[in-house]
Amino acid sequence: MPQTLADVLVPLPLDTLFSYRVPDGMTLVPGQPVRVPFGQREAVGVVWGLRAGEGSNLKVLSGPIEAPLLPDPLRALLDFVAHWTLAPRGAVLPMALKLADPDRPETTRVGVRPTGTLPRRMTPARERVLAAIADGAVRQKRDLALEAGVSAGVVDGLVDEGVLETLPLIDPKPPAPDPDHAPAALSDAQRAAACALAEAVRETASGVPAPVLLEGVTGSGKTEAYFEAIAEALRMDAQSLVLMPEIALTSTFLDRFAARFGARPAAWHSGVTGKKRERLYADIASGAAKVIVGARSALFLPYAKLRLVVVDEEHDAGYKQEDGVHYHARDMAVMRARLEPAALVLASATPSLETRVNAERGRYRHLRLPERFGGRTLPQIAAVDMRKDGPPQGRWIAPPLAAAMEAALARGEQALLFLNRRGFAPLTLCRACGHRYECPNCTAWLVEHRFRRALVCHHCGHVERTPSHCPSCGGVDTIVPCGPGVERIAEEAAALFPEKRVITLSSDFPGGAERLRAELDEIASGACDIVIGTQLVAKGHNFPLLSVVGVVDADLGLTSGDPRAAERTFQLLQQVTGRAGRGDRPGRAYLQTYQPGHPVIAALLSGDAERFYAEETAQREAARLPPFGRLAALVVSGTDKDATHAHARALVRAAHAMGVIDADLSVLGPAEAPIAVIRGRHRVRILVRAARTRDLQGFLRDWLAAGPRPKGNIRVQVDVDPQSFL
DNA sequence: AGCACGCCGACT
DNA sequence: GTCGGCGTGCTC
Repeated sequence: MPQTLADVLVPLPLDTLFSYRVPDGMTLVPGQPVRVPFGQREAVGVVWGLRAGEGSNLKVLSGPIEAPLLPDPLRALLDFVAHWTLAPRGAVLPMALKLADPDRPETTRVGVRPTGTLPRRMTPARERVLAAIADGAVRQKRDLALEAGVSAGVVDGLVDEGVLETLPLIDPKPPAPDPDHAPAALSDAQRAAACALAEAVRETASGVPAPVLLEGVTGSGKTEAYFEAIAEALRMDAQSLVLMPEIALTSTFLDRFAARFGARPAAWHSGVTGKKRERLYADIASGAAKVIVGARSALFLPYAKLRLVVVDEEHDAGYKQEDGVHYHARDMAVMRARLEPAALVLASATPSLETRVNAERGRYRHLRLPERFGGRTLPQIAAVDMRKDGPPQGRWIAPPLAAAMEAALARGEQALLFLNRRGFAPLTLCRACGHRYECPNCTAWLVEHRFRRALVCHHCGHVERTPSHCPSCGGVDTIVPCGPGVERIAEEAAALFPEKRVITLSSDFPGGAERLRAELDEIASGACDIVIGTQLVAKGHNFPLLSVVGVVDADLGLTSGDPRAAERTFQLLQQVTGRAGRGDRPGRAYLQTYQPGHPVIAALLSGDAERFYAEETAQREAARLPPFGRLAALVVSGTDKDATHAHARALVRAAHAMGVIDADLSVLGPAEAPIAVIRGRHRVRILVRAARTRDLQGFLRDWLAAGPRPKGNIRVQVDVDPQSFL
C-alpha cells in the first residue's frame, strides 16, 4: 500500500536526504521545517521533497515545526550553493534555517499608561513622570523612566498606587518605507539610471531581467539611483534586499534611506540577535519587512516576494566567505535573483574585473554615472617618490605629504593617513642577538601592539605581553620594531603635529563596532584632525572636512603573488583617495611609492582606469585566469607535517591518474602555503585551473571520490573561486 | 555534528 | 577484573 514519504534535509555536514513515512492525516509541503527521529535522538530538518512510496522500513516523521517555510527559490539556491562550492547540502542548510531558541523564555514586555487618578503624594520625580505620559500614550516602563529622568522605582510606585496601569506591550510594526515620501532631485544621468533600474524591477513580473552593473565614482549618486528601484519594488508591494560588505558600520546609509523613504530599512547582520532577529526573520518570511539591508548572510533568508537585490560595493573582497562554506555572496546573489526572479544591481565605483567583463560581453547591462553629483571634483592624486623625497630613516611620512597635511590642518581641514597594516610594527626583533618574535602556533611574526603592550599573532589570536627581556639572549630593553603599522604612523603624526588631535582606526578598535561607528560620526563632525586607518576607513564613510589623504605605502599589496593583487590595490587606493574632498572643498591625495611607474600607480595618477582595466583584462585572458578561466584551491592541513605533505602528493597523483588533465584542466602543486602553519596545522595548497568550458565541480567531485581518504586529523578544504591565496 | 561501538591503559 | 581514552562509522 503506497504511503506519503518525505525526503528531509538535516542541518549536518551530510549530502544525503533522509526518507521518512508521513503519518496518516498529516499534511506537509516542501520547505516545511520538521522534527524527525535521527539515530538515537531527534533532529530538526526541512522537507526537501514529498513522494508516494512503500515505507514500512522507514522511521516515522515526528511532525512539523511552527516556523516559516523555506520557499522554492531559496531551496533551489541552497542546492546550487552546495553544488557550486562542493559543500554537503546539509552544511548549507543552517545558513537559511534560523529556528527560535526553545531554551529562551518568551519575554512579554510591560507597558504603562495613566488611569487619570492622581497620586496621594506628589514629588518632583512623580511630576516629571506624569508630565512625560500626559499624552496618554502607552510606553514601556523602562522608556518612560528614561524619558522622565527618574529611576524605574518611581514608575513602579505610581503603578502600585493605581496612578498608572500596566498592560502587555505589543510591539507596533515598524513603519513601512514610503516610495513617495521624499523623492530626491536627480541629475539627468541619475534619472536615466533610476528609470532603467525601475524598469528592470517591473520586468520581474514577466521574466528574468538582465543583471545591471551600476558604475559611478564615489559621490556620483549610485545610492540615490538604486533607491528609485527600491521605490518601484515598494509600489509593487515587493521586497528589496541591499547587500553591504560592512553592515555594522553603515549608519549613514540608514539615515539617507530614512530621509528618502520616511522609515529605516530592516537591518540583518550578526549583531542582530535574540527576539529581534526572530521577529525580523518572521517578517521577512511573511513579506511584512519590505526593505532589508544586510551582510552576505541576508542572502539566505526566506523572502516572501523578493523583486530586487542590490549588491553595493560589489568588488569588495568581504563578500567572499572564507570559513565554513566558502561562497561568494555576489555570485550567489546573481543566482538568487535569477531564481526568484528579482532584478539584480551590482553597484561600485571600481567594479571587479569579473563584473566588468560580464558587462562588456553583454551578459550584464552597464549603466554609468559619470561625475560627482553637485559638480564636485575628484581629488588630484600625486605620487611621492620615496627614492628621492622619502623621509629620514625610521620615519614614514615624507616631507611633501607632511607639508600638504600642514597646509590642510592650518585651514581647519582634516587629513587621513592610510596604511593597511594593524599594530605598531609588523616585525619585532632583538637588537642585541637578532631574535625575531614568532608565533608559537603559526609561521608568522608577532605584531607589536604598543597601545595594548602586547605581541599579537594576526592569524591565530595568540597574544603575549611585550617582554622587557629578550627570551633568547636576556638583553634588557633591546626590542626594535621593524617597519610601520598604523600605531607607529599615529605616533609619528602626533610628533609632527603635536597640537593636533590624532585618532587611529582599525578592526581591533577597542569597544568594537558599536564604538567605532560612534567614533566615525564624531570624526565626520570634526572631532579630530588627523585620522590614521587601515582599509576600514576606505569604505563608504563621508568625512566632509577631509581634504588630504596620504597613502603611507602604496606598494603594499602589489607583491603578494595573488592574481588579483593589482586589481585589489587599484580598487582600494581609488577608494581611499576618493575620501578626500567630499564636502565643498577640493581634495588632494598623495601616494608614497618606490615604483611610481608601476601600472597600478600610473593608472591612479592619470585617472585612466579604463586603460588599466584593459591591460589587466588582457593579462588575465592571456594567463587564462579568472574570469577567463576558473580556479579552485585545495588546502590540505594536518598537525603532522610529513603526513600532510604525503596526502597532498597522493591527491595530485590521483588527479593525474584520472587521465583528464590537459591544457584546459591543470593541477598545480602541491606547494607549501605562504603561511605554512596556522594554529599548529601544517598547510599545503593545490591549485586547479580549468577552462570555462570544463565542468570544474564535476572534476573536483570525481577527484575527491577517487583520491585517498584523509586519515587522522588531515583535512582537505575545497575553495572554488578562491579570493585569498594564503 | 552527536552518539554509538570498539579495543588498549590505570584504578577501586 | 572494570572505567574510560578517543579513533571510526552511521544516522532514513
